[in-house]
Amino acid sequence: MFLHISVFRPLEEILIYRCPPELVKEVSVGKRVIVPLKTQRATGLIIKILDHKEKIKDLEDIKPIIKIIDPYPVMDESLISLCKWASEYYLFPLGMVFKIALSCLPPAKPPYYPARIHSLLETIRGENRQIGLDAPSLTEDQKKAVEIIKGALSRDTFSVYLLHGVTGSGKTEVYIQAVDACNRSGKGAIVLVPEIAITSQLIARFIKRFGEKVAVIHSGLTKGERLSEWLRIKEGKAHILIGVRSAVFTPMDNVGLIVVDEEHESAYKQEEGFKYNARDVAIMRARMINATVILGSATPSLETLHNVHTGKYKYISLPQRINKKPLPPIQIVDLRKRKTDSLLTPELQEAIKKRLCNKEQVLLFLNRRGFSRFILCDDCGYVPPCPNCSVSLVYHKKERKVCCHYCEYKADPPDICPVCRGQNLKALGTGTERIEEELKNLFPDAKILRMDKDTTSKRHAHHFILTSMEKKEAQILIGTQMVTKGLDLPEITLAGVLLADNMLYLPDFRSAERTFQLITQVAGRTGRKDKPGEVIVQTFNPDHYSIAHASRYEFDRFYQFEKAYRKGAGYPPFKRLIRILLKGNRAESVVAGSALFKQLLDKYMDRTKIEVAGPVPAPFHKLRGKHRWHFLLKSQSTRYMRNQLKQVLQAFHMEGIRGVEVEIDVDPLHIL
DNA sequence: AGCACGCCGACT
DNA sequence: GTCGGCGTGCTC
Repeated sequence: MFLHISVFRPLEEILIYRCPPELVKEVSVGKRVIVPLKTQRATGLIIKILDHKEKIKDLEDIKPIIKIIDPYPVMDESLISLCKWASEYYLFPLGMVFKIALSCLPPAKPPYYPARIHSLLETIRGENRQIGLDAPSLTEDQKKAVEIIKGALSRDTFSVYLLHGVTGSGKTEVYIQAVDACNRSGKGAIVLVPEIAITSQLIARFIKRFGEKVAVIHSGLTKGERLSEWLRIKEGKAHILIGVRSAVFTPMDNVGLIVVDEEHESAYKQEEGFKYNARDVAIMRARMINATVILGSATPSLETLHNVHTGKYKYISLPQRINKKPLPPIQIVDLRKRKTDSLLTPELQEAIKKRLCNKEQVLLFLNRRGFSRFILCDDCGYVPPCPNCSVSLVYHKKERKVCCHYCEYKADPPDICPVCRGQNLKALGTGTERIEEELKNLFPDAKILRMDKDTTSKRHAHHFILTSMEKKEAQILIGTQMVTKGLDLPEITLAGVLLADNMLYLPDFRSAERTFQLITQVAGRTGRKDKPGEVIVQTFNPDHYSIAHASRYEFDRFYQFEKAYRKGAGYPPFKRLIRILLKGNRAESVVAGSALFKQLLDKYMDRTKIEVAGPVPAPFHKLRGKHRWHFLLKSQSTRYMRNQLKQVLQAFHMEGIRGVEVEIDVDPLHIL
């Protein structure tokens, strides 16, 4: 007997192994095996059992497998197909896709593997269904949404719904009812969330309603915890899985519904190694098993809206907040008119003061951590750069270091300019640390908390900051990205975006969309309960369409504008993109490699169907010590582009270029 | 990925 | 001389 094994290594080929007679009775597709690989042992997955009649060349050279790890298949045919699709689509080795998909499992057979697997259906039916009695009454819009999704679930056909609901419109309750309906029909549900730490409130609500039936898998768990959650799913004790990105590959049988919360979130795209988008993989998984998908967002991505308009996805709207709470008014503060350097403008200070007097809370967002953006020599203009990356070092005052935000580099801040020996070094630009300091000076009686990568590195730090806000021990929360999402703090009545322009002029086609989403999301953090909220957005570009439309909640207008821009410039969703990055330690080899790659692109690609831009130095032309050049491919469809690119990659590999690594990003979220 | 092999610098 | 640095090549 011979087996097709996909080894968990970045190999292009599926390998063939022999199965020794004593293991034949244990063999089945979807079980993991240990195999000899060159001089080592490696783990792999059985993906096919070969017929005796099939010809196998060089029978003598085929090694036998060493052992079978799993007592039962850990992947069914549909999940194997999904991994195969993902490997093809993202041009990433199949074995590595399997490795990531099965990363929740222990590498070897644990002693406490369950002897028997219950059928999911059986356990759900047998269960006492007391949980979930405290379901809040739904608004008319929510009821309609739930009915539509229930209808889809009962049809057992593949369908995707965009649940477009303004912040605070009660999307979570719709998810809960949909998941409940799915469970009642004897099927499991997967709920994808962008980040566990930020989604703790959503998880808490699910657990409150479904109790033990909820399993949560994320990187914060120990290996044992992760395994036991996975086993609860496999044994049919848990029918609801909540998890981040990689949970989309969890081997759960009989999935009827996949929810993708905040579908527009960039966290769904893995940026290293296997660059997959969990939202898109979720949709493909559902398609393969005739399941229903709910994509939830207050600010859907252009891709998803486009799919609604072309009829691929169906649209459900929750246009109002629950209890008809108004969306908080957004006031634009024009920074061109400000008199001081500080980002705490008089308008903002006044608003903060008012909220503090009312014993309410304030949320401030600034997309840059550290104290100052860079250090500048006032005499000669020198700015200390990172030795490994093409960026300036950021000054961190508390730590008394200058730090690179892209690699691990840290150094003592210079006291004199290393170039001209001048003594007039200035810390320019503003980060969250400086704002925290300024706030403390301005409001000495208020308790101020900062939430960014620097203050949340310790375990449970997130939790401490949030409970401190919940208990109203603190009055002002200043933070980076992580304060913009999912926070549900009823006492926050003022939210401020300190500098909306920060991401607006990045050389990236999505910067306007991101700015719009960010303002809308930050605004959504206020006025969620009884007290009305207020939002201040500070900008140098008050007339920019993303800022102007966001400030008036004109989603459709922004969308029309952005659509026209994307169409005109040939960007997604109207054209598909693949980014190719070449990197290496030596600049010359990367440049030479890029030139060769360009030749091969010209040779193999049909340039009437595929536009090739590049090679050009990537926006960070040096990162972590590696020199980087890149290409951007554009086309109507990715299929054709991927097929031709495969040939180019093969040819490039044949040339035996040394010292150049190639990274492929299909559907890149950004081109930086 | 992970390991072996191989070819150059600075140590007993 | 040879220990070990990491660039390169291979995996049924």
